[in-house]
Amino acid sequence: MALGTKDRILDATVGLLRRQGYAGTGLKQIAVTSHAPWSSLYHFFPGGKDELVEDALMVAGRRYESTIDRLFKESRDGAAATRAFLMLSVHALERSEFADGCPIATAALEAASTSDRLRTTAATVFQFWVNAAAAKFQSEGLSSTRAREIATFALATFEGAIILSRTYKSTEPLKQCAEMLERAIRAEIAARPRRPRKGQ
Amino acid sequence: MALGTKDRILDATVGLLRRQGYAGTGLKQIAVTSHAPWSSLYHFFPGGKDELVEDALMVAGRRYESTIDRLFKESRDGAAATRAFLMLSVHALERSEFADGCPIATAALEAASTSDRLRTTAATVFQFWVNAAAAKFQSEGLSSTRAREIATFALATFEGAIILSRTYKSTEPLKQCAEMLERAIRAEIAARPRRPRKGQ
DNA sequence: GTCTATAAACCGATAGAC
DNA sequence: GTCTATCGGTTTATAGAC
Repeated sequence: MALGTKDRILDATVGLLRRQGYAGTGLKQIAVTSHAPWSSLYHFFPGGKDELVEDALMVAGRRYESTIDRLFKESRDGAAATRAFLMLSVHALERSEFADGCPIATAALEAASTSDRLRTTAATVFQFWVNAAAAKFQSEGLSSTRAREIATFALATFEGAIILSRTYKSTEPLKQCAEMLERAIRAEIAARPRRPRKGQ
Repeated sequence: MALGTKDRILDATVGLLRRQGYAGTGLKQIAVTSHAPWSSLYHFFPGGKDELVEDALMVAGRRYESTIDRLFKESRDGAAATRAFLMLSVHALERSEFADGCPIATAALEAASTSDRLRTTAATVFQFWVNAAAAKFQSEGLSSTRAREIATFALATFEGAIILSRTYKSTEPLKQCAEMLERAIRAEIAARPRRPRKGQ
C-alpha cells in the first residue's frame, strides 16, 4: 500500500529535521526528498513551513510515544525499560551512520528562543514521552510526581547521550549512559520511601 | 578596556549560536550584532562562516573548560561539583530568559550529519570538558577510563537537562537532574571496585 | 492536486577603492 | 581595516492555469 503524498512529505520532513534541523532544512529539499510536487507542500500545509514542521514533530513524537509505551509495558521494570530504550537508539545510530537520533531535539533547541509555537510543540511531545515512561514507574509504587521526575531524568540523559554519540560518531556514550542510568534509576526507586498507592 | 573587533565578532557569534544555531544565524546578523563592518568578517575570518563558527565554538569551549576546571578543583568532590555545574546553568537560564544554554549543543546536533569539520570541533570541545571533570574523579581513586565514563554520563545528563529546561521554559528539569545526578555519581564512586564486567 | 512562473527577501562570498 | 557594490544562488511564499 503506497503512502499518500501528505504522509511522504511528513516522513521526509522528520528525516531531514533529524539530520539538519529546522533552519537547515528547506521546503524545496523536502519536496525533492519526498518526491512531492512543490505546490503540494502548500496544498497540504497552507500554514507553510511552520505548520509542516509542527505536524512532523507531532507525527514523530506520537511514533516514539508508542514505542516507549510498548517498551515500558513489556519490560521487567522501568529501569530495564529505560536501558532498552537507549539501546534502541544505539542500533538506530549504527544503522543510519549516526543520523537517526532524536527527531525533536535539534528543532527544540533551535526553536527554544526563536519560535514559541514550535517550542511549545516540542514541549508537548516531551511530555508525552515522560508520561508514557512515568506510568511504569508509578506502577512500581512511586508517586506521580516522583515518577515523572525520574522519567525526566531518564529523558535528559537519553537526549544528551544522543548528542555525544552523534558528535563522537561512537555509540559508546549511549551504551555507557544506558548502563549507569539503569543503575541510577534502580537506586532511586529502591532507596526512596515508597508512597502508598491509593486503594492499596 | 574595549574589546577588539575580532573578539566582538566571536562573542556575538557565540551568543547567536546559542539562540539560533548554525544554520539559523546569518553572517549579516553577526556583523550587525557585533557592530562590526561587513567586510571585517572576511578580513578576520578568510575561511568564511565555517572558520568563524569553528573559532567561536573553540572560544566558548575553552571558557566553559576553565569554569569546569575551577569548579571541580574547588568543590568537595566530583559529585558536588557536577551538581554545582548544573546549578550554574539554572541561574544562567534565569538571567537570560532561557537563552544561555550550552553554546555547543545546537551546532553539534546540526553539524553531526552535515559538516565533519564542525562536528569534529564540537567533539574536541566536549572532550576538553570531560577531561577537566574526569581529573577530579580520578583524584578520588577511579581509573582514567572509569573517571571519563562518569564525566561523560554527567555531561550527557547536563546537555539533555538544558534541552528540557529551555523547551519547557522552566528550570525544574535542570534542578531535578542536578540532584539525581549527584546521587548517582556518588553511588557509582562508592561502588569503586568495579572490575570489567561482573555478572549479575 | 498538480503544473509553471515568479516575487521579494536573504544567503554566503568576492572585488576594488580608499 | 573599512567602505560600497554586487554576484549568483537560495529561501519562503503566492498566483493562475489546468
